[in-house]
Amino acid sequence: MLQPDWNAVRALPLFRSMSEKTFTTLTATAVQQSFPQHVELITEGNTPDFLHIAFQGTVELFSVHNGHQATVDILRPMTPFILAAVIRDDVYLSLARTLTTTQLISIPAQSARDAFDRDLAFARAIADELAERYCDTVRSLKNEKLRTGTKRLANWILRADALQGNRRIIELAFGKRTLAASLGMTPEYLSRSLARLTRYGVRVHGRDIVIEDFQALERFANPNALIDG
Amino acid sequence: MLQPDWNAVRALPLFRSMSEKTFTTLTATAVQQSFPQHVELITEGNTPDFLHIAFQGTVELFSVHNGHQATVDILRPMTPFILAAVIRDDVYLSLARTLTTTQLISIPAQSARDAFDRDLAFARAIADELAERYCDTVRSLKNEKLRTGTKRLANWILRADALQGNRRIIELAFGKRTLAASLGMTPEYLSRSLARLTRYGVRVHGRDIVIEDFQALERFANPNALIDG
DNA sequence: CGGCGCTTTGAGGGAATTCAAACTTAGTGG
DNA sequence: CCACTAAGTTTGAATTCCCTCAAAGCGCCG
Repeated sequence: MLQPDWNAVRALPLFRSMSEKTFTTLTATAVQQSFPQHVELITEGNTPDFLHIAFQGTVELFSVHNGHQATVDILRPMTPFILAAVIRDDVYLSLARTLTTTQLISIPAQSARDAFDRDLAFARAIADELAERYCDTVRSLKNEKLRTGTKRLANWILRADALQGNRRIIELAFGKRTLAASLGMTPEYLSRSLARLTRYGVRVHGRDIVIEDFQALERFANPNALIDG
Repeated sequence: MLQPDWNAVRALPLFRSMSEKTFTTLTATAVQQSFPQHVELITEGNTPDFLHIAFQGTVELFSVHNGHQATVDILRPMTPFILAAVIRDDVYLSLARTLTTTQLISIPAQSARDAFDRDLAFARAIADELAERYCDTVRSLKNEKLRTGTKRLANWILRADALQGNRRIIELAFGKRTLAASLGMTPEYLSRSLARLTRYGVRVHGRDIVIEDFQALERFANPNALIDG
């Protein structure tokens, strides 16, 4: 069983600058749990009992309405989530589910709020984190409103490549079905969009996406620092 | 010349709970300015010098990419804006422009950050405000992804009616052009969407929108507490 | 009255979805 | 190791959603 790596947690932006005392108090009541793939972690419309941090695995935030689904965010490891609901002590706006096996650290919501009120450094870290999540969501909104599906895909590929070290080969960490949802399109349309990007040197082999002509793809994608970060 | 109503500012959620001392310090350096219609207040990509609060008038946050525009938010009076950029001391992600004549209170960004670090009550208020803006943006994202344009319009009408006191008559505070942008559609499509809502008892007379059959409209709109707040 | 901007209407097209069917992949049990 | 199944992915055809461009109608102000 993997133990939570408290040193790694301590190094997170959210926990880095707080006092040792606050950190000890905060983590004393924290619990750690492991979840398999495709498990629902939290449900829409509930009030949060815990602040969660996935320190291993990938978590998807999504929402359901009228028989349709929309991905709100996909969280890489070490991102705290539902922070806003914890701070406001208000209902979640999304469901969260694991995309992979996931190790979660959960801090009682009340502990987090108490720590906020006692430790200014923590308060600032929370505000920073919230501001960042806000900015990310504004970016998503702009991405959604200002680009077509195929352009969103092209920019996603560029970003994924950069995150994986500019090797011009991207290995998908999850299925195309999930990728499609996170790009706001149907799996069928993702397939067609990928086919269309062939024109700009994008090849697909199973779970690998290869960029054969970076320049052409970038010209088509037309990335924007104020959308793609 | 209208003087800023410091009592009203003091009553805002953001300023309500801070100490008298912090409030005095914060507002000592604040400036007040008046702007006419359709003026650009801030530009994308710059770093904020001030935290702005519109205490009279309406401000639109929007963004431009590739010859297209997208409205990010329309702010009612007394909403502080660009708070996230001020806290992070990072670039704006959007442009802001006045939709009407607007009175602005502007607090130097560094003052705001200093106050944050000295006054825990203010820090908490900032975090609350940020969490709320984050939630609002998530709602927008869901609204955009999960509904068609005509459904967004139907829900917008229901909400506008509730805000104006359930009188079943809505008076537009701005032109249809702006409404279309804020709903993420072209003016032409808004016009067609309004025509389509005739089927559910919606009549348009110039700048007035009349709901003749609330039930039918609500049935079509299918509002959702986790999207529409 | 004339002009200007905003809104509506019309025609056509591109973007994205649905539904259905073929195909591929991965996992399971023999 | 192979066959079988179930799931994920691709392809095709039809449809809906929404946009563009162009022209006409409306409202407001000089």
